Amino acid sequence: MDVKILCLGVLSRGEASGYEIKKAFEEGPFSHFHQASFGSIYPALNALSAEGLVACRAQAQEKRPDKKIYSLTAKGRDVFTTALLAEPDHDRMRSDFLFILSFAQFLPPARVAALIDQRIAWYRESLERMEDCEAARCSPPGATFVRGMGIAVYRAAAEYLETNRDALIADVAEPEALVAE
Amino acid sequence: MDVKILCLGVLSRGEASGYEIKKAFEEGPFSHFHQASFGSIYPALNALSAEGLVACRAQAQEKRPDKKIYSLTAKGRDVFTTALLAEPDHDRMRSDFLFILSFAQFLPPARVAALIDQRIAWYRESLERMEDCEAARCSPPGATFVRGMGIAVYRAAAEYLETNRDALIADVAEPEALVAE
DNA sequence: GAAAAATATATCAGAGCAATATATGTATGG
DNA sequence: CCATACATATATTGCTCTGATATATTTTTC
Repeated sequence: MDVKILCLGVLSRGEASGYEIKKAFEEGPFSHFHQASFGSIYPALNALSAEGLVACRAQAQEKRPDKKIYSLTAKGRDVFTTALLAEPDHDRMRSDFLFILSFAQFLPPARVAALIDQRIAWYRESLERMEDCEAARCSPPGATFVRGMGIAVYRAAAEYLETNRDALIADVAEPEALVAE
Repeated sequence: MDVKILCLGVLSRGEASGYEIKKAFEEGPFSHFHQASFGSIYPALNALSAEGLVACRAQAQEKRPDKKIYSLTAKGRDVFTTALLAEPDHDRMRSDFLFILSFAQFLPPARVAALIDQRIAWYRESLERMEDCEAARCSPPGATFVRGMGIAVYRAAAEYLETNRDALIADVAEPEALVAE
């Protein structure tokens, strides 16, 4: 599932510029399970345009660079729905936070506390954003389902951190307690 | 946090070959939040060797290619603990499964069911592997904490899928029900 | 007894990210 | 009241990393 297919997916929800596609992955409905950078989106849109999978209409803007608004063609919609039937690649998670935390014994306890507190705050902010999302009301069933799963998982993560925070900090502060016994 | 630091992290838990480092990310203690391929691990180990951060000892093996066993040097341990103090990059999740499922309205209901069932099975298998992990008993506090978080999150994900599976399939099968009302 | 999977290292093409460049508008704050 | 930061908008480039492939042998599975 490359960036071209991801772009087709965003465009299947309505026309958008490259900048807006980026935002869909940064703050929008895909933010908690996918992302794409400008360095991959703009080339992808050019390629899709050349292949006739998207149409491009330039919107002249006063006092701003021209906006290139892309929309799916019939052929593009076809390619997208076919791509959806393929076997999904395995999920990939990359968390420097968890990697660092798994070596908590090498960190000052105060640092461990700060890391966890920052992360709890981040989860709580994300949850707020995801929960009172206006657009969610009229979303298709799949999007609603996936959003609900994001909320369930983030909530479990935040609760775990809140519940086990103090025990980890205590363990790190007194590393001998267990061994000495 | 590049692959070189990841390798130092694995080696801080004990000496290992490139092949064994790969396994640590595939099935081992890091599998649920990080990964690295051979194409990045082997060059990283060469670079670390050249920089004097790891030592390499070749173990001749009967009937197998020679195993190159790497271990941390004092300098390597130093670089690693310093790297741990840096601000972690934001987490990155990449799930084709959720992306595809967010467009469930374009899929046959049977396909949606199959996707979800496969995923539930995968979560349950992973949970089993993570829960009865022998090595976990004598792991450092950070590793135990992170493992517990993985279990909590996977469990929440599996439960969400089990709870909401049928409702999604019903919604996809009867797409007009809501609009017609 | 054949096929598949595991052990083990290594390389390379291509994909994609982070940083940077360019140009301008709006908000923040001292 | 001006400077700094942030938002809109597209584009490119260097560098990192993945996925596929190559090579060679053993062990397991069917």
